[in-house]
Amino acid sequence: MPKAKASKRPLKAPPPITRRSPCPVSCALDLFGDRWSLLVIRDLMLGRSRFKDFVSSPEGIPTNILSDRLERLLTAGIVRQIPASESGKRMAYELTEKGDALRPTLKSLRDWGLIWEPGTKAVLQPG
Amino acid sequence: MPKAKASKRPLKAPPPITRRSPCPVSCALDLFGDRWSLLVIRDLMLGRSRFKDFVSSPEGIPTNILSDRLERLLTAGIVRQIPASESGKRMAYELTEKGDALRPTLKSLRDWGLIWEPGTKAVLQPG
DNA sequence: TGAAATGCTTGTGTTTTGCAAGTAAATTAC
DNA sequence: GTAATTTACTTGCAAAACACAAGCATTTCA
Repeated sequence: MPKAKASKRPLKAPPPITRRSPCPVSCALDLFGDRWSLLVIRDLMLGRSRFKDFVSSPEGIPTNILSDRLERLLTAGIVRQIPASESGKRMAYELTEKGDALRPTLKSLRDWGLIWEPGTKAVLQPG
Repeated sequence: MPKAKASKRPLKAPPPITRRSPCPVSCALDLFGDRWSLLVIRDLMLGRSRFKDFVSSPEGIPTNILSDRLERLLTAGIVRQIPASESGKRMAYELTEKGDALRPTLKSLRDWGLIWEPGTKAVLQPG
């Protein structure tokens, strides 16, 4: 049986989000507690907005992981899609208010790394 | 030496830590960017110090994962071992200065969760 | 119109995770 | 002192997540 192709492109099933406990830290980590999500959020805070921008970050996120993380962050309401340009149909990503509210967290992580991990260099907004 | 155990059982090979980039956020996530490490750090900040304490947290960390995370955090200098009591030989865990410096990060995560994730309830130091 | 860039998905291993079970030393109870 | 219990782990295994390379359908550009 040759694979029955979907009409256009099949959408990936949305990954279910389960809470391990009502702890706010735990719930936050249920949403972005992995090696990549906060780096995408970092990039968004740096003003990057396109798929290729995230891919070209120095850490080198695999594209399938990036797709998955963007989808999760969209579902979590941390990120939203906007038209990349007035004319085109391409989409870009930006932080929602909820996502932007993670700025103190990212800042504290950056500060911690700069102090305690020798050899690190900030790219994040130096303010 | 992170694991100064009586030489009975074979020691697990220490997991190598590789940096994906010199970004301080990225380096921080290389150390504790996963679903469990920051919950152990949260517990330590709450004054918990024993293996069983971490296990009995509501999220229910598997014991093999806990062992691995404690070892990583020891290697990273975020956690250290201390005698659990004057007399006994059992060991407990506590945050180093480096680990305690993550308090603002945990606090910002807690605050974010409390605001943006309905139904969460803080257990972390409410000050 | 053709070529390149973009934004993904798919396939294939490898690694990590989660769960249950087992083990051994330390502590406590008798 | 010995037995029972607790503590602190490790081991084994199936399932999930990850990393890497490749492929493909749309845009966008020349």
